[in-house]
Amino acid sequence: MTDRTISLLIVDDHPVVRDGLRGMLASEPGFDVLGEAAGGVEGVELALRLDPDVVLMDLRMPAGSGVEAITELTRRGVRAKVLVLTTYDTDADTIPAIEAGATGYLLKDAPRDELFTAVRAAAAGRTVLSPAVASRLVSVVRKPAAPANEALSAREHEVLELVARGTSNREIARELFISEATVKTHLTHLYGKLGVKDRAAAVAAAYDCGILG
Amino acid sequence: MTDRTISLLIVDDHPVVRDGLRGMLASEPGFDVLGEAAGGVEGVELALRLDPDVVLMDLRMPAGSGVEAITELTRRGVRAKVLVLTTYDTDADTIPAIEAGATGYLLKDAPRDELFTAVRAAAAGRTVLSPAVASRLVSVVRKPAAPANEALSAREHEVLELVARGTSNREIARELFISEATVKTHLTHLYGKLGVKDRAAAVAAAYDCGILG
DNA sequence: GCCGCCATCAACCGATCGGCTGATGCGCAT
DNA sequence: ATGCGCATCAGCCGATCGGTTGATGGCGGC
Repeated sequence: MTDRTISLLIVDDHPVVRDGLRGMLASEPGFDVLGEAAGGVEGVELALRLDPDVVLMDLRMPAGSGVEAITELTRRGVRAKVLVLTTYDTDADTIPAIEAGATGYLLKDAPRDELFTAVRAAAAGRTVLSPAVASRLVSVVRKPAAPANEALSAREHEVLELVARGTSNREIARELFISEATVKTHLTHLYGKLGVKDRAAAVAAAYDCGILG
Repeated sequence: MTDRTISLLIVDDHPVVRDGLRGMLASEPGFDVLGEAAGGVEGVELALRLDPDVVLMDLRMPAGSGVEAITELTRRGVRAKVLVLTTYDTDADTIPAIEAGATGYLLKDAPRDELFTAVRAAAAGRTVLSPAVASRLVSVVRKPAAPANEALSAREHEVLELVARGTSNREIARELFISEATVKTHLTHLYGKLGVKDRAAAVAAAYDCGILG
C-alpha cells in the first residue's frame, strides 16, 4: 500500500464531532479532510463533487439518513469508500448499513489509532469492523443453524414445500395422491409444530429456521 | 479488562508453526501456552483437560479438521474461545468455522501485534476477524440484496411483512390504519410483482429474493 | 400388548381469501 | 396538462382455508 495522502469527507450532524474528527485527522500526516456535511443528502452531493477516497459517515442524522446516503453513493457507483462511524451498534443500524455498501463500521468510542488504521484500511478497500459489529455479523451468519426445528415429518415437509410454491390444498392432494382432508391434517399438524396459524406464516417460519430455502 | 495471564492451547499440524507461535507468545508477557496438539481430535481432548482461555486453531489438518473440532468444543460447552489461525480465507473455510462457533478468524500472515490483540480480544469474548474474512462475511450478508426485486412499494412491503407473520387481512388493516379493501389491493399488486398467486407463495418468493429474511 | 407417532380419510362450518370492477386523490415527470 | 404509479376505498361472489371431531391402519418402542 502506498503512503499516498488519503482524502476524506466527514458527514455528521454534530459540529462538535466534525471538528473533533477534523482535528484528530489533521494531527496525523497522510490525511486530508476535503469537506464536511451535516446530513446525508448534502453528504452525497459533496461526495460527488469532491471525490474523496473515504467518507466518514454518521448514521442517524436529521437531514437524510446515513443508510440512504450510502445506498445512493453505491447506486451512483461513487469511488469513495464509506466508513460508518457511529455511536450505535444495534442490528437495525449495522446490517442495513453494511447491506447498503459500507466498507467499514466503527463505533465512535474507538481509540485514535484504530480510527487511523480503519481509514487506511477502508481507503485500500479492506473491510474493518468494530468487534461489536463483527459479533453481530457473525451471529447473523451463525443463527440459521440454531433454532430448534420441532422436526417436521417427511410428509409434512412435502406439503409445506408445495404450499410455499402457491399450491392449493386440492392441488397438493392430487400431487401427492392423497385426499384433500389429509393435506389439511398435515397442515394443521405442521402449524402446531411451527407455532403459526396459517400457511403464509408457516412458510416464513420455515425459511427462518432453515427448513426451506 | 484485567491484565490476567491468558492461557492458550495451540492446535496445528505443523511443528514449525506450533514452535513459531509458542515462541512468539513467549516473547510477550501475559500469555501462557499450556499445550499443543497436532490434530483436531487431540485438540479437543487437550482443550477438555487443560481448560485454556483461548484455543489457537488451524483449520486444515490431517487428524481431525478444525471445523469439526470447533463444533465438538461448542457442543460440549467448553469455556475456551476458539481463535482460528489459518492460511486460507476461502468461503469454504471461513463460513463453516464461524458457524461452528469460532470467536475469531485470523490469517497467518497477520503481524505479531495483531495476533496479540486478537488473542486478548478472543479471551474477552470479543470477535476479531481478519479484514479478508470480514469482507467475506459482509459479502454473504450483502449478497441477498442483489436479485432483481421488481420493486415492491413501501406499503406493499409492510403488508407482506405482516402476512409473513400470519396476520389476517383484517388485522393488517387495523395495524396499518387502512381498510381491508386496501390491504387486498396491495396484496393483489404484490402477487403480480412477485409472480405468485397466494400469500404463502408470496412469502416464499420474498424470502428467495431477499425481500424478507 | 399398549402407547405414541405417522399417514390416511370424512363431513361440516364459519372465516378468510382472491378476483373483479370501479372510483378518488396525490405527486411526479414529460 | 396529461398520464402513470401509488395509496386509498367499496361491494360482491365463489373458492379456499382452518378448526373440529372422529376414525382406521401401520410401525416402532417399552
